[in-house]
Amino acid sequence: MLDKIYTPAEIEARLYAAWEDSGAFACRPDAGARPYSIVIPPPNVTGSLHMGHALNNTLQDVLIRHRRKQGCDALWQVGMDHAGIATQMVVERQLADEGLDRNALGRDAFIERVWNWKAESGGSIIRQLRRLGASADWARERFTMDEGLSAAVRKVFVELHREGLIYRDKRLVNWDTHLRTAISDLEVEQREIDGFLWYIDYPIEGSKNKHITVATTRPETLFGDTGVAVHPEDPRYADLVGGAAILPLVGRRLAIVGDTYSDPERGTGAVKITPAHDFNDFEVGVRHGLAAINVLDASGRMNDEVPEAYRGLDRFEARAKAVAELEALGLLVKTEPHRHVVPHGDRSGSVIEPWLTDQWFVDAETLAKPAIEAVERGDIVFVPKNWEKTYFEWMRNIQPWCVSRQIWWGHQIPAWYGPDGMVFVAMDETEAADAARAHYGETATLTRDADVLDTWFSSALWPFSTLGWPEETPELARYYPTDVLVTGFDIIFFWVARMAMMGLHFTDEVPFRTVYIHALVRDEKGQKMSKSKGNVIDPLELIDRYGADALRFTLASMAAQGRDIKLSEKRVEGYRNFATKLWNAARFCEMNECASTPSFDPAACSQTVNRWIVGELMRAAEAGDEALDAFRFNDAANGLYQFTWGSFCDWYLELVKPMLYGPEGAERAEARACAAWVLDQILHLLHPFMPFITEELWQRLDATRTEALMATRRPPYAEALRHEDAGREMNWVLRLVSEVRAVRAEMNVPAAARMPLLVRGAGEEHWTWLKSHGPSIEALARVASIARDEGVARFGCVQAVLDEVSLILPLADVIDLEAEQARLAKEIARLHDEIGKIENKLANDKFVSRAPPEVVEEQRERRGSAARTRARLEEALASLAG
RNA sequence: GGGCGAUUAGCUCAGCGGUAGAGCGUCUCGUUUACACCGAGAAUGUCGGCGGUUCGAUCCCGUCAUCGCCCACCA
Repeated sequence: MLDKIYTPAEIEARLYAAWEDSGAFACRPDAGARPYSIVIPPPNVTGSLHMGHALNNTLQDVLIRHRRKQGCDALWQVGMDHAGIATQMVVERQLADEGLDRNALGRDAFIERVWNWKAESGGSIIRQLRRLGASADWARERFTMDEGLSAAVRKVFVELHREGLIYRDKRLVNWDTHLRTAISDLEVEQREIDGFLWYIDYPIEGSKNKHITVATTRPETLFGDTGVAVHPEDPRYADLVGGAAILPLVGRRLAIVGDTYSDPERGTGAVKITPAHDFNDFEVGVRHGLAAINVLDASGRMNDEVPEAYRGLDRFEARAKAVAELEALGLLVKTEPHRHVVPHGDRSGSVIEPWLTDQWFVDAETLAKPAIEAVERGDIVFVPKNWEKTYFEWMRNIQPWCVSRQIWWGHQIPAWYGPDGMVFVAMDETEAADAARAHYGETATLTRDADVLDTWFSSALWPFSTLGWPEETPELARYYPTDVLVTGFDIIFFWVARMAMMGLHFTDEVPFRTVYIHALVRDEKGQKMSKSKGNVIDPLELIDRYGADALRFTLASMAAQGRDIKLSEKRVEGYRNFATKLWNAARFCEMNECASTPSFDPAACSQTVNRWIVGELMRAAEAGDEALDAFRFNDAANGLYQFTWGSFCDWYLELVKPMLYGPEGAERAEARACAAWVLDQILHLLHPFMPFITEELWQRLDATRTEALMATRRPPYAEALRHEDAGREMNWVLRLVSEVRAVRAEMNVPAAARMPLLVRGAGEEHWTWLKSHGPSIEALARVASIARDEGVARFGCVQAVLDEVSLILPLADVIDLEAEQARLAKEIARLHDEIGKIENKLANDKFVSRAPPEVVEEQRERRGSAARTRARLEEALASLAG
């Protein structure tokens, strides 16, 4: 016997372990079933489960379990990302606590330390995903720094280099002075900062007191100035173009050039040009042949290119000093408060410097072309489709991708330098040495490039590297391209676009056919949840409190929301209640011997109520499947919720109670079997959303079952289960019960009061229905009996109306006749208005001639129905008036 | 500056050319042998404003307003 309350904590761990032990999560390449595959967006090895993961993985698990139960050979490829910078930061912080740093440790020891950290405390998220019920194929778990995946990375690097799509170049990159590494454009976030705009006079060469005033937010970079630009058509400076200014504090000669980059409206219209420290200035410098002088070191301190007094100063100290000195010299014209955007590193949060270094770049523009075409052709489809626009915008304006990072944790770049700087890119050291010997004619001393690759470089290969590429494995042949990628819009550029590029380039196929983009889970104020903001809701706490199923159902039912999901705990509580409801429906079935289904043919059952619920179930199942096919998780979840709670619990179980409690016989037997069968189907249908409770009930309700629900294929539903006739009949009966209940409640008829239900105006069909559902109607509408009433008007009755039928409850001594009159009058007035509106519409020639005939017909039917109801109500009102 | 999205019941949000929906909350009634984490019923909306298209607009188009996000931008 089931308990009254479902207690998830006791059950979830046991079931999960049993599933995992039984091998139910594993793909079955030999099963002869259609393959269906999803690769997980690999969580960072440093990560712990947050609400975004919970949503992302719930949706994937719903799809995987759904397909598995449909009979597919489902592979959910799981694994983790080494998360270069993030992980290195974690371990460096630990070292700092011990008073160490990575340089003291040395590279090899440091990397070993990171591996140890990973073994001990990394990847807690993988355990937490199990708490959520994720049915991933854990035996196939991969890590981006696995041997196989690392080989894939090297292979891709070598090939792209051979094709000229990876190259080394000296150019300005985004430099993080805190982490002392280059980062990509995407890892830079622009923040609005209150700063200052300083106006500085640069004396004009060969003139005693003439000067040109430039405005800058970064006075400390003036040491790197090599020019001043003005707009070629700016009359204020026309006579200066071609001349030169003298750089204050330094005395260097600066060419004054005319360049349209200069905007006469901004600042003074004259802009100092610092090619080594500004992306725009770099371009101007190239156009006018200006030198690029780097004045900063890797930590953002002034280097030896600046006057001695400034050397070694932090850039911000240097800024203050320069301003003070300029002011003392009388060259600082004015200082304005100035709000402007300043680039910051997304990891370190420090101000990013454009810095001139040698880095490795991927020719993203070339790789992007096929990836753009794949989406244009529909080989990759975004759901929702509007994200394609975002994808196109970025891909069509894509910049070279800086992939080298000056950190230690990651894939070391497979490039070796000869004594003369010649570079040999190879799969390994031996291969590089061979190439060097061939080049130099003798064995050469090679030095490996110290840098590692951007973490996203290996993530870009994830859909095929995890399946064994570059080996031609059976898994790669069977599960690639994957069916769908489920992810958030925040990594469309970082990850989705790059997988599309790499996948197409190296496999000639798209890595996934569909990209389902879901919302981000935010806090109640709509802020992105983050540790630093301290607004994180821990999914594990919700699982502890309400169960994994309740959390999963909540997330699935909210998946339709636009770009934000504001998670409310009340909602989780509501779906916990749903789990309890399901549990108790099963408990009821168990108590009434509806638990197992020895023999029930849903196509051939005879009782209308049974045929009706079978048809309803089938429609719910179809709607659910369609919704999931279209990734409308919310519709699927809500539809099943409505069917389970509304149709099955509130109506069906109540309708069959008289039969279940009644005498032994064919009727009771069929009701038992049908209830059991429908409950069984509900467990199948809800399982992808609520795997734990459904599995537990499935196994508890029928001890003879040997296979787990998750591994049991859901039966297909034949057309013969539709039972449309039963639907028509039951809908009428249900409406009738509702009418009686409503009028009783409105008239404050005591729940315990039983009276005959007199029915007037029912045709033969309706009367047949009334007779055959008599006991159910009596129980649900709480009436003593049902009788025909075609006699004279009765006084003092409460009446409900169902189209042309009057439902009469003789209650003169119980109810307030005036209130009943008022109720009827109000209802009549409402119908009167409605009929008026419809008649206006029908009187409109244009409507009748231009609207589709079925719409016109529908309006006529509505008018007829409303008129019949109104006539009945008027009759009732008249009878009250006596 | 470019782009995207939102504005619907008290709250959180679905819907999207033809009777406005859900959950929560509110109110009324109810210890009916599955469930009070429940049951029955009720109330609440000029679907942001203004134009347009249409026989018909919450839905399509234009425009404005407010809010939010992404991209670009250290004069």
